[in-house]
Amino acid sequence: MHILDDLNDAQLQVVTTTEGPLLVLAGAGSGKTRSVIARTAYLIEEKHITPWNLLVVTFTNKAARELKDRLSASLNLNVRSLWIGTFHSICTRILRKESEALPYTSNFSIYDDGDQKAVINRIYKDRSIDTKKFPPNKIRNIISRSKNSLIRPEDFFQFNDSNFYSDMVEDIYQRYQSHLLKNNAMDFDDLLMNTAFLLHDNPSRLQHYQQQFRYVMIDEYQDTNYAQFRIINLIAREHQNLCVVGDDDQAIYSWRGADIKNILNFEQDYKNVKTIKLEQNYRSPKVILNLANSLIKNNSQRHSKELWSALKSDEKPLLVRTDNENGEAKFVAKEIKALQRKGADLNQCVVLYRTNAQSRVFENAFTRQNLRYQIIGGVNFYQRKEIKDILAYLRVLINPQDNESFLRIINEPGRGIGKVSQERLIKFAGDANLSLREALFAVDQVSVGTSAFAKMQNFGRQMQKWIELSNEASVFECVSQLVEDLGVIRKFEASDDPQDIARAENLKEFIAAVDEFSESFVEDHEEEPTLQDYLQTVSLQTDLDNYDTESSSIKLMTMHNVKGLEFDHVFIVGLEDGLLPHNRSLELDSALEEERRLLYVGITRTRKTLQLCYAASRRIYNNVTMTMPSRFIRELDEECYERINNSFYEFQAPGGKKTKPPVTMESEKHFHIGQRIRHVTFGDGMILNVDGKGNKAKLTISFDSGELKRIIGSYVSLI
DNA sequence: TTAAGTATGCTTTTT
DNA sequence: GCATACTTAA
Repeated sequence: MHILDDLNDAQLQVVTTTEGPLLVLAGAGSGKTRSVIARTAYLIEEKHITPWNLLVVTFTNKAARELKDRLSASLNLNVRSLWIGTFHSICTRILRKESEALPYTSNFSIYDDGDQKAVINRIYKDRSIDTKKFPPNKIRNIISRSKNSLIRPEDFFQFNDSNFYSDMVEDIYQRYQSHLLKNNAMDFDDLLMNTAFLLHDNPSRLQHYQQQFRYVMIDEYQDTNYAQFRIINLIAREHQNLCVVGDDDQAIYSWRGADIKNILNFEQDYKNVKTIKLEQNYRSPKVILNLANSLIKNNSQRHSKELWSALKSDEKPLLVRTDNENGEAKFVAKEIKALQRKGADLNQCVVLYRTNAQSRVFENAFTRQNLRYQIIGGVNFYQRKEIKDILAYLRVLINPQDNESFLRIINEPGRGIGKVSQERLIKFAGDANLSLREALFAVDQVSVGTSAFAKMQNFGRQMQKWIELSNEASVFECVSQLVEDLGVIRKFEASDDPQDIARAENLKEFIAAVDEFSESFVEDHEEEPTLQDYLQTVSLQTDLDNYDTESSSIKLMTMHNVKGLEFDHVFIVGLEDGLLPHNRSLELDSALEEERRLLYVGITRTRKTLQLCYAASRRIYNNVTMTMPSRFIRELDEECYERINNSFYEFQAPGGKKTKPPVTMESEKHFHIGQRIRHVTFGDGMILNVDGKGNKAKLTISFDSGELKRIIGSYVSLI
């Protein structure tokens, strides 16, 4: 049968061992994804299991999407009935369905980081808590970890001693949680925690899902946390048909509560576990795998396994030293240019770094070299202010209780309802026990004053219109009408600030994305999506999920984000002590081991060539710091790589001529028509018109890319 | 009430 | 080196 074609013995076993607990230790590049797809297909085709009886949990939405696409293509089945998704999306689906058993209603909002911070800030203000003594981020972290360990506010002191500090944490946690409940909102961690408690506390609901999910498969099991472990443990307890796939050498999410013991102890957690190891790597050449092995063998906590490859390669990985981060970026740009000349697709080149902040110099270098690139991660598209504002409007439309979102939009764009008036409305709402949206319609002149009242009436009328729109019109119509009514695109386009121009572009892209979403939703589900369907998808979406595999551009991302992907040409940069391993991981051995695994993940993405880079100095914050090469470099087998010293690279033009780096004094900036200039994102161009003087001049520029932009002098440099 | 100007703190990593 | 949060002037 075609599903089983081209599988090796171990993979075949994974596919056909359908009954009972199964642990698959799948090394990097060992055909894990193929096996999971084949196994799912096998269960449906050969074992005649209804798709509805399967539960497949992936690590990213993108992986879920791919799995669905491949299955629906090869098996011709209805994707709607498949329960394939991330823990978060599957939990959301369950929670919306089971809202009757919960204190939330099914239209609950999902709060991200920013919303969390806003709620915490409000609590700090209300209670005048000292942010120095109780750093909000630390508290947020404790709350998150508690939730991932299924410790509710009321359970807090069962696991923590009572003292000055923890008393405060408990108090904030308590308030935070009731604040969210009042807003009918859950944060990411709630999605998991509430699902775990729902199943635990409701035998009939548990039984329902136990019966439904007769076969359960979990990918990237090494990165599951306790809440996730419990959810699966409860569901699979009855039938025991649980297959977990993972690689302890690729566990990189302990800081998010993931517990590597979940995979290390699987054989103790379940009875009669069958274990299969996938040790043949089909991705990387021998020499790269040997390099990776020489690194990872320095870790103490791991399942023993030996990953091997039959692929040969003449090219050894390179270890490259440069003077500083700019030299590093230039070197990578030059190398990629060379690869491009040899016919390589930019799409198959990836730059991997430890922290998102490292991407900037590469952006500059690639722009100068006219290389297309795409950054994955960092600031998520949906986290940008202009987009989040629109999303907040949508949330208020479907969840009237969502005060957090309401406060975000009440004066955005400005409608003259300032802080004072907002406080009055909040007071009014509190006294009348209404949500802010309800209060907007009920408020009277006496409570907020004449002028604010008129403005609120106005806003209320608009709001009423949008509410009706959201009930009647399609998601696309609703969103585009809303954006039109707010007039934000026009506002941004009229601005001189290039950032505002970018915002207008983002909003247009956003509306196009809504359209795209609706189309593919109709394809999958044979019905129009609701606004709620849309918001749910968007809140759980990451940058990785909508990254463009088609467009020919270099990809830049963190080593965390690259998990599960592969590229022909891999550049790992910033291999310095303090960056990789990161400063904050130097103390603890277990943290250090995780950093090592992170590098291991990076190396094992390689299909053809690998280059490891470090810089002798690096600008951190605002000053230049001397760096030490990463301690991990010493662990690499010297037989497996070649060293290159690329010092002074940046002063050396391709022909060997010495050139001076261009220096422009700010005071020298006198712009004139016809002058050549350079812009960080748009590249080089020529000035067509000058309005004003020096840095404040408004320039009309024709860029070499063909784009015509109006830009302020301070954003461009002379060349 | 808002806009412009100033201070600060931030950097691991993400669903 | 940037974005956000806060302060000040109009």
